[in-house]
Order: sequence, then structure tokens, then C-alpha cells
Amino acid sequence: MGTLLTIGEAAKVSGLTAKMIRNYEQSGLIRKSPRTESGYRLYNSEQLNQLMFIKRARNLGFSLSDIQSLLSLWQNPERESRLVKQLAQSHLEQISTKIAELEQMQQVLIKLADSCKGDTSPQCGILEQLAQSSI
Amino acid sequence: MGTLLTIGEAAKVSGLTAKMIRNYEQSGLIRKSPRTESGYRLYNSEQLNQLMFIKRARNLGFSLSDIQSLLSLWQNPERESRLVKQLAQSHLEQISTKIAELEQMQQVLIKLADSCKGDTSPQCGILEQLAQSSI
DNA sequence: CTAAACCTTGCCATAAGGTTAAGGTCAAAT
DNA sequence: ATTTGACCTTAACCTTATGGCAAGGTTTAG
Repeated sequence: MGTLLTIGEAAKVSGLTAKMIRNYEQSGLIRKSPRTESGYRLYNSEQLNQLMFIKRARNLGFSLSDIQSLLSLWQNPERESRLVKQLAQSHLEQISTKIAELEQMQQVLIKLADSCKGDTSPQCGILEQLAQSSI
Repeated sequence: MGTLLTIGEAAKVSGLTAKMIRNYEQSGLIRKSPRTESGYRLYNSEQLNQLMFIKRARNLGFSLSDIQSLLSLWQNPERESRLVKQLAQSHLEQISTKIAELEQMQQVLIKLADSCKGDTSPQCGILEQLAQSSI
């Protein structure tokens, strides 16, 4: 139960890197971990759960700033789930916006690429349209 | 025909910022522009066309490094259009990959958000799943 | 003549790390 | 007992593509 992991072990288990864990500590996302006499960081299972929480949230694209809020809500037993959902939906909107932007680029790029034969001749619709049109 | 623009005017016309134009010059993307006696940069129509080319390529999500290649191909009358098309298609692949990643996040996030009532109670499926599941 | 609106360089900050350096520590093998 | 190799420490710089600010010079309009 009381197993303590070094930063490398915690990194391996959580899927983060040791560097990320140190960064999260320095930026205040997680509390400073206790150290051995020689200065090695040690992580208990509670802190490991926090690290895995962070890893999962990063996988979903949440910013570290959002994750700070999520961690704080997670640890507050009197939270309102409304605030959590707001965060998630705001993030979802950003994702949708980003997808729409990328799809717009994709459409234009496909048209451009179609207008270029892609052979050994210099003639190329991509360059022509980048040079002239109002894309 | 021989109109010369200051950096602020060139920025306005191209849609870039003066800061970006200076950065592009310093990073070697565009050549150093001529200056007035007092040191102000001046842009002629050819350089303005380059700036607009850059702006359009940025709007399509090309990196500055890609744009360096595109500019070089554009200015080389003996280019092979094949190389231009390769660049565009490689960029298209990156866009598709990014879209797929975002859509994956989107799907998971929608499920998570659905599992949270979003009211004034602390109970929240988003936090629960970030805390436990293997997302 | 002066004040606003330009322009200049240079440095710092962002997000989220990766990389490298220079050095301390620990455990196992010799 | 010592050495080796894997691990840990901090610090500092690199990345991408800008934004922002400071401190100062220039130009233009009133």
C-alpha cells in the first residue's frame, strides 16, 4: 500500500515523462513531492493517481491551465458539476472550431493540389494560385 | 508603378503584421529590404507579392519552413511541379492526421460530457472517468 | 514647435515540452 | 572496495510563430 516510486517509475506508470512531471511541479500543477535525503522525488499512490488524471486529460487535449481547474474541482467535494461540464463544453467548442478550420484548409488544398500535374514541368497551379488568387 | 511602402503599409496591404514581416526577414524567409537614409524599411511591389504569397500559404497552414521551400520553388523557373505537389500532399496528410486526432478527442469528450449532469451537485462523470478509466 | 503616429532594435513571454550538459546517487558486479 | 551503468538532480537552451513592451529615433499634421 505505501509504495513510493521514483520519478522515472512514476513516469513509466503514468505515461508521462520525468521532464513533464518536474515541469508540472514547477508550474504549480501538482504539489512539490517529498524527497529522499539525497534529493530524489518520491511519489505515493495518491500523487500517481493525479499524474494519471493529468495524462488522461492531456490525451483529450485539455490545456494545462484547464487541467489545473479540473484537478481543483476534482479535489473539491463541494464542487458543482456544472463547472466541470462548462469546461468540457468550452473545450469541445474549441475542438470543433479547430476541426472546421482544418477542414476548410483541406478543401482548398485539395483543389490546389488537383490543379497541379505534379510532373517534371515547372507549370504548377498551386504556385500560380498562391501567387495570384485571393484564397 | 514604382511605389514603395513602409512596413506598416505593407503589413496592412498583405494582412501580415509589421512584426511578422521583420521576423520573416530576420529568419531569412525574405531578403533584407532596402532602407531609407533613416533606416525605415521600404517594400516594392515584387516584395509585396512575396508577402501576400506568404500570407496565403500561412492561411493554408503551411509552416514557415514549407513556405521557404515554396518561395524557392516559385522563384525557380526550372522547378519540377512534382516537388510542389509533394509538399502540398504531405501537408494534406498532416492535416488529415490532425483532424482524425481531434475527432477522436471530440467523440470521447462528447461521451464524457453526456455523463455529467452539469448541475449544482458534485457528482460528475467527467471527473470520475478521468480519475479511473483508461481513456 | 510639438504631439501623434510612425519606425527602429532588442529582450521577454507564450505552450508544452525535447535535448544536452555537468554532476550527484544507488545497486549490482567485479 | 571499487567500478560501472542506470538513475536522479538542476540549469539552460531549442522548438513554432508570433505578441508585447521598452526606449528611443523619424516623420507628419496641426
